[in-house]
Amino acid sequence: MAELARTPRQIGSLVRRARKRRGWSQTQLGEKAGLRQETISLIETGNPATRLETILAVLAALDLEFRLAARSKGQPADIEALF
Amino acid sequence: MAELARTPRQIGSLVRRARKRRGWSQTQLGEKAGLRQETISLIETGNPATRLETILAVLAALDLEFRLAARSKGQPADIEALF
DNA sequence: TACAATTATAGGGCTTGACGCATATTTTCT
DNA sequence: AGAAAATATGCGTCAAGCCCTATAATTGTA
Repeated sequence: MAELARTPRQIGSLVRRARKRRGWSQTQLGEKAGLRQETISLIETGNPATRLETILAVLAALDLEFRLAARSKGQPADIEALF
Repeated sequence: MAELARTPRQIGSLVRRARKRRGWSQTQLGEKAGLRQETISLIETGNPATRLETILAVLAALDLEFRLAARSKGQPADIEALF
């Protein structure tokens, strides 16, 4: 129900999966998040220097959110449900 | 067990709580994360333009991690355990 | 209250994000 | 294959991060 997001690349690929699952193009997601298609592209490819506010805007547009938790060695949580 | 982190300010205050719970100064956290004390200060006060890689480094130093999940209207999860 | 530690600010410097605009490349579909 | 859509790149511009060095302001404590 929650997916591990430790690196920019992990976050990027999760964003891409979530976007595709919704059937949106990068341009469409960009419009919803107030960003350009190029910016979405960079995020999805794992740009490590993306601004915090920028990814938060993308997550909001996807109706997703970050949760802060202790690092777990256990199961990475399920993927199916959301992406 | 997981704390909601939707805005830079929420993230900043959670970082601060986690750091203090560990009894570390900003300088100490900075050393562990490979960052300067000033940078930690900015993050904790909610700087929205912090780089993604930077907050991820801070979380790792605190042995925390982000998890990506669907936005929940429900309970914000418990605070006690980690911070 | 005075001292020590911690945290917040400031300026110069290099790097880079995101914008705007254009285009190349890749993928998708008929 | 060919056309259309989607995605990745490139360039100039402005704003800002984080570094480094200092220093002010705040907090905690003897």
